Amino acid sequence: MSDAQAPEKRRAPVKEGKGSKEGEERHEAIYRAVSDAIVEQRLKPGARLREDALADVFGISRTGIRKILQRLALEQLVTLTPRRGASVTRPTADEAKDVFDARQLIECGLMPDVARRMGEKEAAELRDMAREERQALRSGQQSVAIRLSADFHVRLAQLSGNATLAEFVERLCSRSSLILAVYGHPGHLGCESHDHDDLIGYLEAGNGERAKAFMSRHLKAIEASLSMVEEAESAPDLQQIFGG
Amino acid sequence: MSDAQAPEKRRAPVKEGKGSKEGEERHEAIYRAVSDAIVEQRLKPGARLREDALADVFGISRTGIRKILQRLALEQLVTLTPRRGASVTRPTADEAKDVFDARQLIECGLMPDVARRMGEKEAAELRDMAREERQALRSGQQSVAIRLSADFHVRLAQLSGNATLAEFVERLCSRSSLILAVYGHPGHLGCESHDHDDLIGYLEAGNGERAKAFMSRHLKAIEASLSMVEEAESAPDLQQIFGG
DNA sequence: CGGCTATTTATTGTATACAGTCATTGTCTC
DNA sequence: GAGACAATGACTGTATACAATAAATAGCCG
Repeated sequence: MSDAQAPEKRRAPVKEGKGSKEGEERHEAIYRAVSDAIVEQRLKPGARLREDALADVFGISRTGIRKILQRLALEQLVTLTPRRGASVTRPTADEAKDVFDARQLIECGLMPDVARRMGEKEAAELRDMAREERQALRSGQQSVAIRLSADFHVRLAQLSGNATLAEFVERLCSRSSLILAVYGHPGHLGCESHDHDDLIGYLEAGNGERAKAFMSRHLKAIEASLSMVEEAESAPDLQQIFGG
Repeated sequence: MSDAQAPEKRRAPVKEGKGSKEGEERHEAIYRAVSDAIVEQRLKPGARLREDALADVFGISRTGIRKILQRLALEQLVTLTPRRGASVTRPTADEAKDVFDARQLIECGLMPDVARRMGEKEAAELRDMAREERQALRSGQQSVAIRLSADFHVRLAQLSGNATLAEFVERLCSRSSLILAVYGHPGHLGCESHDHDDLIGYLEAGNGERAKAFMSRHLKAIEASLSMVEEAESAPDLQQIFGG
């Protein structure tokens, strides 16, 4: 090769085979990892998410982390304050009310459409999800159960055939998980364990109105199970820790 | 100045006084500029948005542009294909149906709440917006009128007091503007010019149910005014331009 | 002359370096 | 001893440089 006149020039810093083709999926995986960690309360509301730390953990640079953080911010799972960085969103009581009101309007309104499109295969899939949720609850993994419950509601909304509304429901459910994590009672999950099974029954029978009414009560029950007391702010945990 | 030993070295790239403190507002302004350009059809569906070009136009680096593009992508105003870059979203007929179904559900469901919270000041503000919209329409600026109509619907939703649902309506209205730009008839704006005034009347009278029914008809009328024929794809505009 | 392949070019994806700002801590003064 | 101010450190905001890839074009072979 006659162009080998600059042997000192460092070669391509290709780390491994994964140049950047799989970067898309990797980013998606990291996004989901962080999202799940937030929803399952392994990252508690108020927790700071430093870019360097995340970049270090996941082995990519800050650029990719920022992208993910911005997406999470737009979904309101993390709060992005101008020069302070990112932190897990701590939902306020007002926001909680808005979210559950929105779920009332959208999810209930979707039930007739879902009932119309419900078939055997869909019902079976939903029953599987409901069973998995019960199982998680029985084995004491409440945080996991909260996420699985959200997954159930999202899948339901997707069955309506309206992708736009399903996406809205997805975001509302993520935020609901956060709200449950903050305002829910430790021992008591909002969703009664067989509520979802009953709902599937109504839907499978094609009874949209019945399902709508049931969903309304279901959501009201979850909201009613919350204790709307503001918990400690970000810092003064010390008071509580040392007993004053 | 004893440190003038390296006159060739380019100084700190501080362009002007605006180091980075006003960067927030600048980004927001650029975001709105692009968003408005899309909604007002100055950037037509399918148009490619190259990062370099945008960075050059707005005088910031690609980093900031990417951030804005990602935000627009999450709002589904631009489509981001993996290695092809960003382009203005070309809504499909299915998406259009989803969007208008979603508006039916959400905006109609919001009317009772809006009627309950409607006061004189709010009604006056809305009337001003409606008048401005009529004015734009009369002066032939149809694209501007579409955007103003969207603003009206968004403001209405904000008056419901539910910030979450108002944000959803905002996104739906942006997408609706895009849909109108693609599928609407050139001479005929979906919204009848005094529809909005009539609606304000019902709301001011506290008649939420009447307003709800009217909004439903209003949205149906807009949707019905669309001609759901797929236009030319992204490239073959040439066919149309040169008359085949 | 048409279709296929190789090269080139244009554009995005990613990392890194640098500068600015906020918070915290340490010190000095009242 | 307490409060204010200054210095230091940590973290984010932004730009730029480099590598990879897909599109476009030119060349070649059939």
